[in-house]
Amino acid sequence: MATTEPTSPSVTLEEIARVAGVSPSTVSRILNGTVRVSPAKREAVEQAIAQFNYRPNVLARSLASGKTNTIGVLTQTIASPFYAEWLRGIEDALYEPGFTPVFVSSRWNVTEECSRIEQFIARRVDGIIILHGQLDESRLEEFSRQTPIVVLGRSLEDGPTLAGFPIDNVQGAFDATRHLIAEGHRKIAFIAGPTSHTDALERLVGYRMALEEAGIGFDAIRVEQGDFLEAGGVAAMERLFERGVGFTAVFCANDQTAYGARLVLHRRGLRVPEDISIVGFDDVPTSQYATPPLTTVRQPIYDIGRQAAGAIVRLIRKEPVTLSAFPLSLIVRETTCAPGRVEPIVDFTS
Amino acid sequence: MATTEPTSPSVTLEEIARVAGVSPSTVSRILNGTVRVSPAKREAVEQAIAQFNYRPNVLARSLASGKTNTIGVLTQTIASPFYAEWLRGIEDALYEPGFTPVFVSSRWNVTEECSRIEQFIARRVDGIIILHGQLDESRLEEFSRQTPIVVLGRSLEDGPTLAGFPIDNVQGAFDATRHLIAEGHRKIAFIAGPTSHTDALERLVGYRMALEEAGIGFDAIRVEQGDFLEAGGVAAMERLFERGVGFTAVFCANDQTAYGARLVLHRRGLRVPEDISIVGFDDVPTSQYATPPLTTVRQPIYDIGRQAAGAIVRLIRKEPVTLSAFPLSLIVRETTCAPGRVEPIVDFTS
DNA sequence: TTGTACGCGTTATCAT
DNA sequence: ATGATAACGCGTACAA
Repeated sequence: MATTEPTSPSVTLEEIARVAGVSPSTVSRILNGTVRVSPAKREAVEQAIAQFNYRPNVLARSLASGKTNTIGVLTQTIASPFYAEWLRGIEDALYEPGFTPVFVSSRWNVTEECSRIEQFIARRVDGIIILHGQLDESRLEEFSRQTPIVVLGRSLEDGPTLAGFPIDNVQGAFDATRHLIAEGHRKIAFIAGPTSHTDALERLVGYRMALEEAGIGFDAIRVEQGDFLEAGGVAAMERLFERGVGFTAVFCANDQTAYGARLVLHRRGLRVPEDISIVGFDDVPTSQYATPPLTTVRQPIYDIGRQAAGAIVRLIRKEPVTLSAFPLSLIVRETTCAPGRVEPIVDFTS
Repeated sequence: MATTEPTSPSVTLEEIARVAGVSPSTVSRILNGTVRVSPAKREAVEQAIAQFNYRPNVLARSLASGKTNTIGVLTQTIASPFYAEWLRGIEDALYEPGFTPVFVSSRWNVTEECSRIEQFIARRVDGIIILHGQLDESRLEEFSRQTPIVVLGRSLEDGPTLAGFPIDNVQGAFDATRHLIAEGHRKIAFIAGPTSHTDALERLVGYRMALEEAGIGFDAIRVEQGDFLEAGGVAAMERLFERGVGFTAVFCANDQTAYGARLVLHRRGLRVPEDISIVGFDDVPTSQYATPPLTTVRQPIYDIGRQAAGAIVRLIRKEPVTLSAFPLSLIVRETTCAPGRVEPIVDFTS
């Protein structure tokens, strides 16, 4: 009957074959649908499989076939609203083609990044997706000879097994700053990201470009260093105030930084946006629920993740990858408005 | 010399043995440090390994040894500030013993949860960690006969290969509500979590207990349904207002719900905490940076994750697991204070 | 200490 | 259509 046996530890394909009275090859064929088998045998095999609750050993299968159906995904950290969205997109998109992602964090450490990739290769993953990453291009190129690699957030000289998906940080930062300028702001501070991070640097460039385009001129005194985290936003904002430099708006290198900055404003009794406008970058899922909802540069993070998944699959199948640009868009919510009537801060600079 | 060869696609242990002029088993022994080998041969082998940049095939190794050094981790979703902290703790703690976690989301779907676990078993993971999960205990017990399982956030009848780590939601919710009462609040609303979720139910119980202990009495009219997400918090809060029921404080089933609720308050021109106090649950990393910083019940999420990792490792090694309780603690920050002088909302109920 | 031979659970290449 | 048989890359008793 359909009485499932007490799930024995590990039934093998061979045993199933024996029970069903066929050869192992036939069972394998039925499992993989390689060629047609007679209905009778198929019936017998399927029944045996059900009876013993048999599950093929993925390891053995991979060893024999040379494919693991596994994609190594290297992220800086898994506990970040930003990276998590990428991972979610990747996981979802990888599901249909039957690939399993293996997420690993390198914790912002280049050495670990390198060793993790070697581990991926030792695991014989079919492909690797790297989120940002700090490895130089030559090493990436080298690794990509062992297994296809897709890098998100970087522009790379693409090859048959290597593809980079850049993100237009400059444009995004430019748009954000321009929005502030259009609202009437002239003194716009900027809280930057870590200097080791390309994205951070590019966003600084965009900020600067917008300023110069408007004839305002860039002034390093209004720029402070953050770390892409809330804590860095807090510290940077404090320093901005201590410095006594005047500003009516702050553009933050990412949303988390903006949250930190916003808290300092609150502590100092400054209203957002009435007293100070604030703009973030990324549009992390929670940003629309911040109080007030954050004006920010939206990256279609989830969709970028999906595209990356699609790209690595195509790379594996040796199909050409068409890397479409990801449009960034400014989402104007409620943390920006025209500068207040009263200059809230003593201004030493004018 | 030390000229690393062009990283040939896949050098095997056998080739290394041949080059070094020893037998495959010797190479294997050196790799695993099983027994001592003569310095001369070791030298030759290590050089060959370096020269060919050889990395053992993890698959073959697992197939032969019967161990994958892999832990399947099943989460509801990877993109949640709460679950992400758990995952981070797990990953960090698993690193030292040399295990690799494989994170998979079941997307709140019981069917998928089940199939994912079967996939884990097919992959021959050495153990499984389930974050919450909705599977009934009998199925868990059944699965745990194939591979050790640790379940976070549930109380289970522990066996030699099954351990559940409950979280004292009742106590936490009780403390939170009590804090509000101690501040002088009498009309305390509650935004619940999904009814399918045990945690959510238990937090409701704690809320109710505190109310009754204080002689206030529970009134279902002040309870609204959320979904543990910001959107649910928004909707629930709106309904609370539409209902026209008076309250001076809101206890939310988790932090994300609190953020949603807080936004509605802001939209209605109500100040937090002057007009309405608000308390969350979880103490997600960002909560200390919310504006204002959220008063909430702190779960040591990251550490719980670490403990879970330790537990599964011990289960695998057939060592006894000592499941210590996780102390929840109320973190009073800045969203709670004594009720305002003026009752802000029309109250139909008094 | 070192080498040989077999097994791990499948897939794949042959014949039949 | 089906069944032997040989890989796949490594660990490990067993023997030497």
